[in-house]
Amino acid sequence: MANIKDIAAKCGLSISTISKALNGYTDISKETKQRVIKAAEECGYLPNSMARALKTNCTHNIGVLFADEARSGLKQEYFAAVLDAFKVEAEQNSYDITFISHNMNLTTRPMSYLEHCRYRNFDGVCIACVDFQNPEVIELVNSDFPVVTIDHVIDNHISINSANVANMSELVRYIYGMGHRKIAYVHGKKSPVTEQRLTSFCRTMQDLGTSVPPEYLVLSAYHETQPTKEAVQHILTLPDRPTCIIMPDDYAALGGIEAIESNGLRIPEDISIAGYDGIPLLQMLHPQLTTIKQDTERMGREAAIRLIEQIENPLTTIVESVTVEGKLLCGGSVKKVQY
Amino acid sequence: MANIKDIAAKCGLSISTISKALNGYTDISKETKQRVIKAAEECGYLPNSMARALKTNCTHNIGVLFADEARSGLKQEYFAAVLDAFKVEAEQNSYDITFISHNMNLTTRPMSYLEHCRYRNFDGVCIACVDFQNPEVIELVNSDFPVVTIDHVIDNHISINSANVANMSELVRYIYGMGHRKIAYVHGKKSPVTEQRLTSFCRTMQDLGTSVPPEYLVLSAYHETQPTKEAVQHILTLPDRPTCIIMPDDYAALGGIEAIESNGLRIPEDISIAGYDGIPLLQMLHPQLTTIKQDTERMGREAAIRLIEQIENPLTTIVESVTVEGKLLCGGSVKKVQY
DNA sequence: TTGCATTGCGAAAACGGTTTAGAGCTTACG
DNA sequence: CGTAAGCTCTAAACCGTTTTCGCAATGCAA
Repeated sequence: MANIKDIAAKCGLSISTISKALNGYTDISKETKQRVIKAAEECGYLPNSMARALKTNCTHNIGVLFADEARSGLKQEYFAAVLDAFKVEAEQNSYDITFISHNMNLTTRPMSYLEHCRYRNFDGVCIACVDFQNPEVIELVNSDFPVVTIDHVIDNHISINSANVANMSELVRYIYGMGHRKIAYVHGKKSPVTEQRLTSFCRTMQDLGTSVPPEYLVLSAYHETQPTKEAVQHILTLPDRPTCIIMPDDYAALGGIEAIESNGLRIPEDISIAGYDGIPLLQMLHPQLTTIKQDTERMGREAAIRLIEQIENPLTTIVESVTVEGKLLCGGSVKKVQY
Repeated sequence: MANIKDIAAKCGLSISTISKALNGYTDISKETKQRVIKAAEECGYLPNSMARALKTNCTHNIGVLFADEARSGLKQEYFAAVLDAFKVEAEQNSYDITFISHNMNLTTRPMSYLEHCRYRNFDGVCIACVDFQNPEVIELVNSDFPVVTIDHVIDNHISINSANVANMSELVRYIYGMGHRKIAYVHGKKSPVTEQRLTSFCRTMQDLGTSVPPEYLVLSAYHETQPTKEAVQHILTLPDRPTCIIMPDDYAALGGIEAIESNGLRIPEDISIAGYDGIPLLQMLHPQLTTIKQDTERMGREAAIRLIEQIENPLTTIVESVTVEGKLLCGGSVKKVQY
């Protein structure tokens, strides 16, 4: 409860001296500095971040937008893990993290994302797991807040991206290497991430000299078991059934597994499958899911490091999109076959 | 960028009038008020939350402590889901959410949890997923911040609790009803939650007239597959093997499943199991895990509602511990047996 | 006309810090 | 001895609000 004025009184010094002593100014003698610090400790003094921010225009607070319309940001293991790593790194650099929201009613009308950020005076903003078509998101990205985006490249902005092209290519080549030639891909809805993976899938297959019939590419949705189940169900009825199916992601794969099992087929004896994400739970199953483990820890950390770098050195920061490689996990869900 | 002074200039009014017009004071004429609001919109004016908080001593910001020493707060589905619901409700009431951390270095020395809260001037605090023995946590709880705790009852504090006693009792009675008499319980480390479940387990078994041999109660840890695997492994070697094992939680159950399968046993034909939490992923498995689905949505929401109530009406708020009932999910992992 | 509410607005003091400019005192040095 | 430089420290402006109190003008009753 004590403030800087109390300490000034206690020490018989001016408030400016206290402030300087506490903030490492060099024009304060060692003795005075020690005396002030001691007095501050005794009073349990803590600076008031509001007053500080008001004057310095810097809050040491980062806004994070980790929620789409479906509000499921935190509920997706992948994003929760990224956020967790981001948080750890930010805290290590003494930055706080506050969720960005909209429709807050603290003024005459509800706020947009950008308005919320301006209201709270965030030093910087991290955006993930969001519909980047959303006008409010676009507005925020184009503002002059330091921004880092995750899994979405925007010109002149720092972004941290999972290496979708390389990862998918590695996965496909592995499956190919296991002898598979008829590989289907149940992919997510249209988005940059999807496009990258899809393109990489087709491109790699082509490079391997294998053609992919159009009916092997089926639309589903990320993190959705039901559509994936239906997609796989459809694939299983094809006259020329594939020997391996790549699912949109690990979680969605559960829907695919269900479809396969309900057809009385076994994995991997009758059909092989692969996922994408590498979430721990799926690695506990039998057979273990062959998948790409995304390096969420590094993505979150890198995002925080780059954002803070940009906040603290806006001029010298290199604006680039960073690609974080995943790791192929070879489970038992892809069987070696003769082609 | 515009501030209240700019608007004052633009309208030819004083800053006090602007402030009042924007904040619904009644001593401003309708016309003036409209004029001010219009001017504010034109300037894209937003109040500065720092200045506001500095003056009013209220930040509309809630601190959440959702991380234990292992930093896994967000990575546990249960807590992530609770936090998500908390966040949604808080936002609806125009409160922001900031993570509480410690060791922040914004002053002469790293801060404790409490100091961090004081530094940021949170209006209130929500604590979950944390070691309540931790001195820093105790210090925070005993401060005069409005506090709501999750899954931990503290005298004279509002807490939101999963109905461990009732839920465990229901689970045990269901299993008993399926004919099981030899039921083992692999439980988490010592904590109030564990004690409640353990006590309820024993009590219910006793009420059902069944004795539980001490070797049927085995220590493991929440959310840990390896210790659970070992615990189950141990149980399987018992001369008088149980017919059903209750796991610490759904996730840990995967460890148990592994132990069972690696012994060549089938679930539920050879042995039945049950979990606790009801996380979606486990419900996708075959057989579906019999478990208690915790009402995370309601827990988070209730926590936010109660905390905000306490913040805004500190005097009239009823301080009580709220119990949120879970729901029994009868999967196929518990088989009907003859006793 | 006077007296008294009522209405609409403004002046100014906070809130708790940071930071710039400079004051006052020593010391160094030619 | 005069002046410059160095060392500590202070005064005061400022950050952008909220809120109390005061004041003038108006309306109305007496």
